[in-house]
Amino acid sequence: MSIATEQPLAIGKCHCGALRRAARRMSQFYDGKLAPVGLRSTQFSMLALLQQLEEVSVNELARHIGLDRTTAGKNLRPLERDGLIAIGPSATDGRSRVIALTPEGAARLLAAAPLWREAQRQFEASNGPGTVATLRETLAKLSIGA
Amino acid sequence: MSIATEQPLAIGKCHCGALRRAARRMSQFYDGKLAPVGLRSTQFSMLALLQQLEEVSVNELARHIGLDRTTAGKNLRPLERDGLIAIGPSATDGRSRVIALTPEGAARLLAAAPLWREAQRQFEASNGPGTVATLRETLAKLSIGA
DNA sequence: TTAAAGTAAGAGCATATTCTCTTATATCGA
DNA sequence: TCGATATAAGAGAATATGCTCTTACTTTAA
Repeated sequence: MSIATEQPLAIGKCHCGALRRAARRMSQFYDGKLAPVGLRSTQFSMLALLQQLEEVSVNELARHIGLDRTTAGKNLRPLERDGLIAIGPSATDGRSRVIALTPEGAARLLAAAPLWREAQRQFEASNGPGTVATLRETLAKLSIGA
Repeated sequence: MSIATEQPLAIGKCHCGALRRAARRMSQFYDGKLAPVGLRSTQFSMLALLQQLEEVSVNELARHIGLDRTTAGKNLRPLERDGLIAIGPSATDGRSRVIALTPEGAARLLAAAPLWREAQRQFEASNGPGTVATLRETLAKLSIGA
């Protein structure tokens, strides 16, 4: 009668696990490519975003990058410590703090750009345009915890 | 003449960033579902794997789950502290340590199973079988840093 | 204008992730 | 058997991630 046996937990079918696994491998690949300039993929993302947005608050940055607000704040710390970004008060809102790329940050980003492009190129070459396009489209349209 | 301007860094096109972002959202969704039983998605994965493999070394577990060896070792710590797994010496190899589910761990896993199934079900319902199948197939065949 | 509601962000806590260096044990060839 | 090589795993350091709680300011409604 034991219902307790249940169906075996097909953990290999876990969509979360599959996505996390892929993200880990991808991070290792990109981190390896960026290592010569001393940036992690997360840091590169933030610097690149700052280049585009010029000046943003922590909350805005977090939203753009799909990151928790507090995580974004913490991730900025090493970049500020290393002088790649500057964090100052907002002129219009006393609660907000404004993040901007420093010249050193812009230079670092410039140095990192070809390494990132090479990672992109290599990933695309390894998987073909079709697979890459499918990946991006599928990820983009995912509805998670609607 | 300034080549220095370069092409703008289309950070939105970063495959690594896209995958990480999706993985973060997915983790938050699954973690939320599992929260009532006090497990994170990573912990659930490891317990479920231990249920299937019965007894494994840290290295084996890491390989199975696609995780760095040292990460796996550290992730096991909270589970051992909470009595969900037992770590003992290997009978055949003095270097190796053997990980196994405790009765408490098995019970916790049993409690978590329906929550995980609900997360899977909801994700599948939100995205449709086609998209989910495409996602899994695409992730499975990805060649990263060949 | 003042009290209430809303928003920006830091602090503290805990887990997750990977790197390098180190130690202990196995194994294999000379 | 012993020395070289290989393997299992912990220690330490650093970043990444997200929670709750708290503080500081803003905005809004009475």
